[in-house]
Amino acid sequence: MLKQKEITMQTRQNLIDAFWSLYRVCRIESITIKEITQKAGYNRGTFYEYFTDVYDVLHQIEDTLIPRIDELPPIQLTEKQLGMPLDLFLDLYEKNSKYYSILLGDNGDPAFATKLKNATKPILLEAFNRNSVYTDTELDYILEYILSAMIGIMSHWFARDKDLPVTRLIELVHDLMGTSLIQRIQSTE
Amino acid sequence: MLKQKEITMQTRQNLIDAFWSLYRVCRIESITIKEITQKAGYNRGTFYEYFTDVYDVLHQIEDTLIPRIDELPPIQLTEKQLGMPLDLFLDLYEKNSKYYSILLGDNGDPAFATKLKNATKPILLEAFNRNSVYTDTELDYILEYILSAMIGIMSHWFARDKDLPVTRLIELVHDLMGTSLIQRIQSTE
DNA sequence: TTTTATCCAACAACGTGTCGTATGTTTTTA
DNA sequence: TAAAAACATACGACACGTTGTTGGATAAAA
Repeated sequence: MLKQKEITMQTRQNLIDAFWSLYRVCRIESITIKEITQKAGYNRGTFYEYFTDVYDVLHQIEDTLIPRIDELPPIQLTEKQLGMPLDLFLDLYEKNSKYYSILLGDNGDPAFATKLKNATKPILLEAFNRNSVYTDTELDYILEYILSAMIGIMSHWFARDKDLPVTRLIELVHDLMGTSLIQRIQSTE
Repeated sequence: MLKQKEITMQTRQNLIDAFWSLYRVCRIESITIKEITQKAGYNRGTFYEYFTDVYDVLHQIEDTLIPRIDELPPIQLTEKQLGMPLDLFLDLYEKNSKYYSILLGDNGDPAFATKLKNATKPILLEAFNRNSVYTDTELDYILEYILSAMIGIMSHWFARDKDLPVTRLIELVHDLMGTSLIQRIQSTE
């Protein structure tokens, strides 16, 4: 039997769950280790066997939520399927909405949005034509713009309990991105 | 003489300055009141005459940084001058860059971005044609998209020490917003 | 002088991180 | 297969630092 491993995993998860049940309603700064361990039913000292401090729990959770490059679907930027970055985020968000909607919300962690952007930038760059009319620096700004917008509108959508059909949301983003930009990014000059 | 008032103001400002000198390099959770008052040269108890806790300092600072509606310039959305929201943010950012670049950065406060968006939304709505093809809800999503994007690209620009001429940044945003959207927002159906 | 307000020192309560130990599990040995 | 050794997990107790409050000292304003 590998009971030990299971217990360890279970304890860790219990602590994480207890933390999250607090984090989703409190600012992180007001969360004490005592609260977490009490909620999970452990001694306060046990916490330190698994995490260094409260922020360590958050960061460990975040790390599991950043998609690895190879996990993400390959992407093609065509005029027809240009809601692309949105599809990507819709999937990601839907899959982890429990965490994303908090982490990207008002009491969330601004660093998480940055991590997310940096993780998805390479994927999108792949879809861009290397010989576009933009320099690398400029492309980076363009990505920053698009990703910020995408995260912003998605967070808004979740925060408002999806008071818009997905199809309409996609149409809106389609309108917002415009076709001219895609053409410019693709253009081989 | 109103020496008293001056002293009060000065003490308050000293505490705020001391706080900020710490906040710009530390996460807020690691800032202690002891540090603040030591840096400012006061007793720890004095802090509580002015603020309730560390977060109160931050929020009081933030409140002075949110533009009042009447402070913002009136706005007109024309095809030629459509970098508009960017101009607005360029001004705001430039004027308070010392604070904005931190508050909107990785160690900043995500709630501040929301405050900022909500404060500027009415201004932009004013510029939109009421009879556009979009419903109120949809317009709100559009604004959320645009403002998130604008804040994102501006923060990026400042974080990277403006490694792009302003003129080029404006051109990029111009490309990104596209003219078709503006037309749709303006269209009287 | 009286009143008002700023600033300070001291206090109790609380949270933090660490260390030694007990308990239960896995592995080794007889 | 059973006892013993080695290991890991969870706990209680400790010293330390931070918090927020209260009562008093000092200086300005009335």
